[in-house]
Amino acid sequence: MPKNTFFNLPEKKRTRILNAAIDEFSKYSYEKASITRIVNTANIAKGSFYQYFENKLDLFRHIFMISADEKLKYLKPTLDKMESEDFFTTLRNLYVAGIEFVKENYKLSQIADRLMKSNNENLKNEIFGETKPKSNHFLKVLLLKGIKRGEIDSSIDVELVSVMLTNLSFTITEYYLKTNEKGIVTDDYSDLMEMVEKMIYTIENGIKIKGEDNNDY
Amino acid sequence: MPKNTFFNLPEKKRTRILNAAIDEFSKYSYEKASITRIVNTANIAKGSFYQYFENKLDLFRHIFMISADEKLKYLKPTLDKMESEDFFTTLRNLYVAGIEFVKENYKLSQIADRLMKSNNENLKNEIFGETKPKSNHFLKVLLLKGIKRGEIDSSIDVELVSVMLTNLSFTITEYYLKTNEKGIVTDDYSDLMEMVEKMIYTIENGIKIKGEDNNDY
Amino acid sequence: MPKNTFFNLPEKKRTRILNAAIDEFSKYSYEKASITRIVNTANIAKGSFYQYFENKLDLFRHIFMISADEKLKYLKPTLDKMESEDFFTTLRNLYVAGIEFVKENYKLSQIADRLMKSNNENLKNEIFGETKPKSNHFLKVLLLKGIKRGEIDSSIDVELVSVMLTNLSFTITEYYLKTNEKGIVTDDYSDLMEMVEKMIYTIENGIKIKGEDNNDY
Amino acid sequence: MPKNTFFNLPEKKRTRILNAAIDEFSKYSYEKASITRIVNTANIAKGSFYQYFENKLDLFRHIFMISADEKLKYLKPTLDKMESEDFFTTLRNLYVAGIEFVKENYKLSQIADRLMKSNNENLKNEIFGETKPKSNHFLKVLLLKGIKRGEIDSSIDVELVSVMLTNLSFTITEYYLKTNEKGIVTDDYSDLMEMVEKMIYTIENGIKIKGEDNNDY
DNA sequence: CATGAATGAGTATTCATTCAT
DNA sequence: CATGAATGAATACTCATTCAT
Repeated sequence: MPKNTFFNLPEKKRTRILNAAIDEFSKYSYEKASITRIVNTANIAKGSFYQYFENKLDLFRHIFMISADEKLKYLKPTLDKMESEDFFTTLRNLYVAGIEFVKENYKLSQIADRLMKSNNENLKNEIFGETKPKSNHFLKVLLLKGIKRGEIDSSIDVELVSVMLTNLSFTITEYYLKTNEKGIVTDDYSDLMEMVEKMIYTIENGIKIKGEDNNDY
Repeated sequence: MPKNTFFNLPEKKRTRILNAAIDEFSKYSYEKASITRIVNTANIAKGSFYQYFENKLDLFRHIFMISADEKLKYLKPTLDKMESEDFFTTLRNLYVAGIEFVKENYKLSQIADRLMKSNNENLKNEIFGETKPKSNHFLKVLLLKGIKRGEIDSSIDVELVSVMLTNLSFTITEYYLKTNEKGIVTDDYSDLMEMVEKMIYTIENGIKIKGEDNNDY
Repeated sequence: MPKNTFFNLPEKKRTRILNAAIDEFSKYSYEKASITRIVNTANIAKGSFYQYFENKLDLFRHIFMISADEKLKYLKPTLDKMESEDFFTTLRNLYVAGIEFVKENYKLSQIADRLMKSNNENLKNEIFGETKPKSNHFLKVLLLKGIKRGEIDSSIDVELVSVMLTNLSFTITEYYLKTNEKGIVTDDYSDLMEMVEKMIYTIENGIKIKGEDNNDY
Repeated sequence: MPKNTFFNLPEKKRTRILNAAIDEFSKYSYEKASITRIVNTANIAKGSFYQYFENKLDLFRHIFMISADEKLKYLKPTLDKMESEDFFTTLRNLYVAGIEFVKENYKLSQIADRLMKSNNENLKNEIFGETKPKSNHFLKVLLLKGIKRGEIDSSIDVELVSVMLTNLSFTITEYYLKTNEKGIVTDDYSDLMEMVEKMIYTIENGIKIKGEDNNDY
């Protein structure tokens, strides 16, 4: 946690520091990110930095939290309507919201993404702590609810499928970014919707051809 | 390519060096991996290292090749039988072989994994060259063949699904490792098989409940 | 250019660093000069050095400038009186001033000398930039002026003679140092003056015996 | 001195080694020259090198001697005719021969040149030993003889002028190379002769305008 | 609360020389 | 006489963190 000194700072300065840090951590991995570069960009003294934050990790944790909070804002509407909508609608909305978050907060999204992919297990444990498991847990609850409602095949392995769905969320986001690499934020969401639709369809129905005579296993 | 001096070394010493390097690159990213640590572990002189290898990259490339070669040994049988087996059998075998490789060569697998996730694009291009794109391409070909044979639903987005299947391969491997974290290599493959079975089932059939009255979209 | 941190240093420390660097660069070529030796002599931390200077070249450039500035101080009076004095007086004064500079700033003079003789063309271009060509050009202008005034034989090859005069400047300096090798700075300039006088005389009149019957070419 | 093992080598191999060394020392200063590069170029084992030569210095000394011997071959005819020709003819021929040596043995000449310019005084003393002073001594003898014969102004400082003449030899060689930088060896020596002529003329007559009313000093 | 100098262990790479076979 | 592996000190440069003012 940043020290009190940081929160006592005039907002302008605080923002300058945060932006510098977001910039740095979105460009470089935790290890490669440089405090020196951050203080230069933010135009503060080296010493000041260590009066605001315990150390590099302290700053990173804070930045990561900001990213998580921002993402939650995108997911919130979907989560709120969760009870009144069927599983696949919720899943579809979550995927769309996830992509929208990345589209509109590219740098912030990169930070979490980079950490997800990192092999620095110590760091991941340090940062995620409780967060990660919960993300899975939430999908498990959603799946169980879907089964109860008769929307989901009850024979699936809930644990495994929840992990699959989580990772497929990353997959579709990456895929979307790669196919729309220009990085231009358009208001035309038709292709985004179509892509999500296709993925959800696959998750719903699988990829095996359906026919009355196709009974295997 | 390592210099001749390296291949002329007594096998014991060569192995000591390779193990030290594999250890290092499985623990640290390319950038963070330390030649000093490697030569200390391998108990050779700093100067000797540079008699064996051009530089750090030369060593890494060599280690990566070893990893790739080793993995291929696991996939080979499946690839050879590809023509005579249906899509899902091939996919199942590929997933199983992938997990087995990781189980039995954890450190080696970590090296490739780490590189895959790395954001050092220069390094990735240096190492992969042609390899990377082909991996996706291979699954696309497999899918198209499955469609032709009437095994796969022809309405799927082949591009998207191939990406999904690739990433699900990583997902299941990670998942397996996490649920069997003790790292003990057992000869009992029943749980592994079961897990793969479940994932393949989900991919085949989707997770939506099947009933004659289930009209969607 | 050294960083601000360097100029903000207490003068004593700054001088200590400069002296250490001057010592090093007067003893060793740019390539062989060692930052480690410099920081040890100056008694500062390795890291501190890089807070003061961008890199080795940055330091060298600074040291070289100091040397050039110092030399200019010696030449200035002569250059200022150039218009009102005849060619040979100016030349004589330039040679004398050159020797005096070397006598009283041996180490500094060595640094420029060493660079002049260096075969590291990249470095020379980096450092000299515009300076070098001008040195020759200046003597050419001086010669042409001398010809116009009727002081210099108009049949000479101005280009060639200017190169000769430049190199003879180095020659006499070296010669003076070698004949007074004890390195003792005396206030008795009589021998210095005499030596310069002799050289100028030779340049003026040549070494052929003068007689009405000695017409060749 | 190279060890006997070196002189016992088959000529072909010995030449290969010498050429590799000449190449290296003509491209790099003594310090920067690399034994590793030499043995690679010569295609011999690292260890073999140290069976032929004591160390780097031993090799350099040998190469330097070869260069000196080769140069002497060019000067020999002039030296032989010394007695029967007047001072300026001898000087002219020496200068011309010096340039010709450089033109036709560029690499060898570079080696001596590089050493001359070097500030590594230890090395210079090591190598020159007796050689250097003699070169000056020879010119002094020549000058004295010229004075006796009535060719040279007896009022000159013989010591100083001999140093001047030595250095002017380097000056004109450099100047010639710079104005004919293409490095193409032509058989047309007219420009070379003209340049030497001009310099000798300057040395003979000086650069002061000659007139009956020009009384100085 | 601001400042910025000080620190020193860390990085990859080079090189002449030695030595055992 | 040939070989080539072994050596280790040396190089310039980086970086997170501390500390005194």
